Amino acid sequence: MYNSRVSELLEEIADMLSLDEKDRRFEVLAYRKAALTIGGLQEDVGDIYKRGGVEALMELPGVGKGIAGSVKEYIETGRMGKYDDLKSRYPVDFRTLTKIQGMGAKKAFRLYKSLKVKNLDDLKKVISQHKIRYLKGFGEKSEEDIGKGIELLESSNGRMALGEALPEAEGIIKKLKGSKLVERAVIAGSTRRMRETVGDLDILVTSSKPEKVMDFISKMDEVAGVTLRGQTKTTVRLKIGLSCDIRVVDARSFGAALQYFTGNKDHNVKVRQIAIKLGYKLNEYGLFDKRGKNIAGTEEDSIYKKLGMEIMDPEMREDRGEVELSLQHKIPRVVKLEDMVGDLHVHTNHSDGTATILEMAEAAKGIGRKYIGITDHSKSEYVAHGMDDRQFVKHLGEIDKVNEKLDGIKILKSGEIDILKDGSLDLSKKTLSLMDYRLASIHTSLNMGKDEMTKRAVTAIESGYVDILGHPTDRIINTRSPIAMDLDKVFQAAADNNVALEIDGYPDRLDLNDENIIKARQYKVKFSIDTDSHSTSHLSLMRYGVSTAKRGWVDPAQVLNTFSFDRLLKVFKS
DNA sequence: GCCGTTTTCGGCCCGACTGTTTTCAGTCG
Repeated sequence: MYNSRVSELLEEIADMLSLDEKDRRFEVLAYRKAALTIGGLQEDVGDIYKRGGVEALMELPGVGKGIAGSVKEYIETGRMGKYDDLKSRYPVDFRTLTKIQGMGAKKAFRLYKSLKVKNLDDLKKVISQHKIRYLKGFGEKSEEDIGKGIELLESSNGRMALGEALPEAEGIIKKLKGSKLVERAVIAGSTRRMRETVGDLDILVTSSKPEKVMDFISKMDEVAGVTLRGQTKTTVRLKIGLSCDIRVVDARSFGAALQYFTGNKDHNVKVRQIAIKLGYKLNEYGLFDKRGKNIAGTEEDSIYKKLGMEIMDPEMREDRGEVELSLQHKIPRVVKLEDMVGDLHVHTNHSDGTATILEMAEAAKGIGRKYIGITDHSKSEYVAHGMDDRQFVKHLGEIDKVNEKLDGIKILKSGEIDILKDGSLDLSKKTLSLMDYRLASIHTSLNMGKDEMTKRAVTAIESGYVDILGHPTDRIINTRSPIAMDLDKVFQAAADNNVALEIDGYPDRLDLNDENIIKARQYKVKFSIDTDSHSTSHLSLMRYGVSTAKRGWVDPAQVLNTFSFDRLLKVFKS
């Protein structure tokens, strides 16, 4: 899977170009846009190239002759000349350093010039020596902030965001299957449970040629090095910076191994205890009776069945009560990807998206959606080309025109309206009234105190002009902490005012997350599971939102965009 | 570097906020 690596290379090229004395901000923008598109692709950019060459690459929005050439070069040679050239001038690990909040390419490069900071380790050293505070343009506070940023970055414990790990795992699975060496190949572990971050990858395969499978894996393009190489298990370090275990299991044990390696640990402990009570033994090789006879193990569901349990989706296996309910055959119904009829958070090039209204609608139709809500930014989001009242009215009129041309999908008129510091909304009531529904989000002044922030959100919720609260906690996985807010008060207000809470499925956000969803469910609120798409390729990120909802045990009846278009419109009108 | 119902060149990404300042640079998104 090339997507995340190519996307990171392009992003870093943009960082380095931004250091040029010449004003190259449009080139920088072009690279960032291409990085965004490729990073969000479902299909591997390597496959796209192999299928259609440079021409196919140039079909991607934001990818032209130059970047397509660089991508081709990287796929064929493993190097990117443009990147290497820049890197020789700027030998700094921008990829890591710019993940620190408040640190961009320019600060990182200044630290290199004055203190020879090339990477995170160097940076930690000069922080502990208090060298930064004496630099021109920096001070005590910046030194402290950088220190805090590093702490946050490292508190991720080397866990990688699911949105990066899962496509990589799926790429490996695809290659394994394509090798014809394996019969079955699946992802297990926290990736299968769709946990928001992943510590390492677990892959299970069945094969009659385990040796050859191990050979194949060791030589895969994704692999940076082999950590451990055995008969049935190989551990490799992946180039994306994740460890990956691949186990070859016997076909008869496949289900047992899958159950065992999916976990989580607490869930498994309870399931094994149930086996023991029944006089059985459960391990990764199968379910065995008193005489040691294998009574289940080929398929995962046969094991749960023999134990008198109802099987549940992997996302629910976190020992949050599912084991007990499963014994009573009362596993609640949870939302599935097929339940998702529409998507209520979609950006276009009228603000910071990369595609037109029509392109987004047709792409959404192409993946089976029946409606989308166009939610472009309001004026406070200057960076995102947010629109003022006058521009918004015109924009809504254009949605009407596109709607007339469309068949098989409908567009709802909306906006992602900024919730200002005082809780007021960034557009006039008159403009807001022209929309079919309103999604409101907090984007600025994220470091407000808890009381003030809570009041801000509650004021917006109580305004009568909000239907959905967008990405409620504003966190970015591994990068930005959630805003300080009394979630109980916010959820209560949302419930009282019929405001739905968003489960933003964009993989960097997953906001609300599973734990907050569980909390919110107690208030009987409605949810909206969206993609927050900024490009056509993002529309299929819905599965991340749905899995997050599953982890929070959300019933499809609680989710607005499982409703038919007519029913949803009625809900919004009421 | 990309793009085109303003079409092959000339547009495209601008303001608030923060921490450093005394007039501003860098980040955010």
